Amino acid sequence: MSEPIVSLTNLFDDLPDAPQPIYAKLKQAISQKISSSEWDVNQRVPSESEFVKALSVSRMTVNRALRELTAEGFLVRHQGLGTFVAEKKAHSALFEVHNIAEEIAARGHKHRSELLVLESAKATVEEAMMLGVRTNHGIFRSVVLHYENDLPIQIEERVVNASLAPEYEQQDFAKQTSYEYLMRVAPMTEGEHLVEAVLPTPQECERLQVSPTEPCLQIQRRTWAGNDIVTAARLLHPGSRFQLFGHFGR
Amino acid sequence: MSEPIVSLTNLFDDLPDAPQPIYAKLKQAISQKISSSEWDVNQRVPSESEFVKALSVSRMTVNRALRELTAEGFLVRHQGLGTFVAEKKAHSALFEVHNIAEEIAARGHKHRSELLVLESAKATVEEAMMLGVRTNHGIFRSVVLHYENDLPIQIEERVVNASLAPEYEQQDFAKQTSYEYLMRVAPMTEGEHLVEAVLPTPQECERLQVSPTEPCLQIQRRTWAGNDIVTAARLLHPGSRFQLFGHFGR
DNA sequence: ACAATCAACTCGTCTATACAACAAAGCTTA
DNA sequence: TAAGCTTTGTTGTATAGACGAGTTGATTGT
Repeated sequence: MSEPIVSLTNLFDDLPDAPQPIYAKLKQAISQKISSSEWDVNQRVPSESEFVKALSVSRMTVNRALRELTAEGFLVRHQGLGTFVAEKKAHSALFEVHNIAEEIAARGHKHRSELLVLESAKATVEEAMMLGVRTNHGIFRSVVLHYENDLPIQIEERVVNASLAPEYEQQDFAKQTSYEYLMRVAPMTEGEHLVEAVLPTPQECERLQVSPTEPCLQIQRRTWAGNDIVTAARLLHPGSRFQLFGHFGR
Repeated sequence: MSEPIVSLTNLFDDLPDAPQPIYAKLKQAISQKISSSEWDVNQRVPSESEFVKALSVSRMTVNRALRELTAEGFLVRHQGLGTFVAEKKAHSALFEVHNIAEEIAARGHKHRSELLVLESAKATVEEAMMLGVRTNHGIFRSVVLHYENDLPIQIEERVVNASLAPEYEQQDFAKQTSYEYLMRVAPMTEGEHLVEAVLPTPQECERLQVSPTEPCLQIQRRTWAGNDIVTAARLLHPGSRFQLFGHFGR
């Protein structure tokens, strides 16, 4: 039996100590090992019984963590053989752009942004829905308006689950740097997209300087930590000024 | 306590009797009830303990079935309240789907399509632009309207460069089979996307049965052969009925 | 009438145990 | 040697029980 070349000591270290179930912590710890390439693709990971012995938890708990990570594509399991780090999923280049500033710069255009809102607040009904928390749950909210050549090109709304980033509470919201801090503690490097066409609200019309009938491209993103949504973002682009580009196939 | 208006007798009937685990059979039976609309959206489904009593299985087995169906988007669960049939907005896995019929079928909905146009013609200015040829260049043009549960969900316009598929000229355009032939000679398996939000033309409003201010998601696709564009397609979805779904990162 | 409390019911998690199915390696035997 | 058997370790499934947490509605007390 080929030994998985891993150490299970301190597996739960440097994890946010927000109270969360054991299986979720285990999932997070494992997916972190995989994302950071500490565990290589196709490498065998510890068996269920090894996790059980090392962590003193029930096998069913370990089983649930590994089973869910398998369903999410991080692992591959073979009965009788073991559990292995999965090959990376193919993904479209379509949404690789996380930074509209770079994108605009790449087009040789001028980029400018305004921080419209940055605050600690209670979740509205919509925000609670997006984050999967209760209404009035603590959140951090930011709204940024991006310009391309002095024309508004994107409204970026961001909501961060406060209980998953508690240390952020200490920040001084008046400072520009605290926005940069928010970006750092809650990066959106991996998650889900939802793309649709919508009409802007009156406030958004004003901010984007478009008419109420301007069709807009709305991109919603969510990043997860275990079962919790850490950050939910909503990007709104005027249809007449923005296109998404990408490849398919291969 | 609002009673779930369902019967649990014969729940496992008319299921393929291929040997499969209990939780899988339960999943299949439930998703069948949902797909067939026998259980309505937002309706409460039986609680775990009700399944336990009715089926004489362990609660953890029921729990697994319901939990996985929740992860797959069929159900929504609320602690203390119950389990409910989830609303499902139309969404497709980020551009991997080339066949909206399959996508709709996968959602358990009814798919139907109308072939509105199928002809050999000269390229209009717009079509020439999309294909990168001169105006009046020979093309094959098709327009198909797709329905999901009798609601228009997509207009699919396709333009094929005739000089790259000359043998197609021989086809009888009156026949339905010639559309299938067009799909086969000019498959769109690899290429580029352009996604944007637009307003529909009056003709498109009529075809999609939407108002002129309905924002629509427009997806343009092009497939290449060497330096030539073989096929250009334009897919138009009403914003209120369609979302694109996908992952990013990893 | 109103408020607080309680009871019943829901799902969420975790444990401990058991057996089955599968795979690899070692052992036994012809 | 080669085929078959056994052992060990893996994941897959199923069970019974326990406690926690959230919601609702009834009961109780003021």
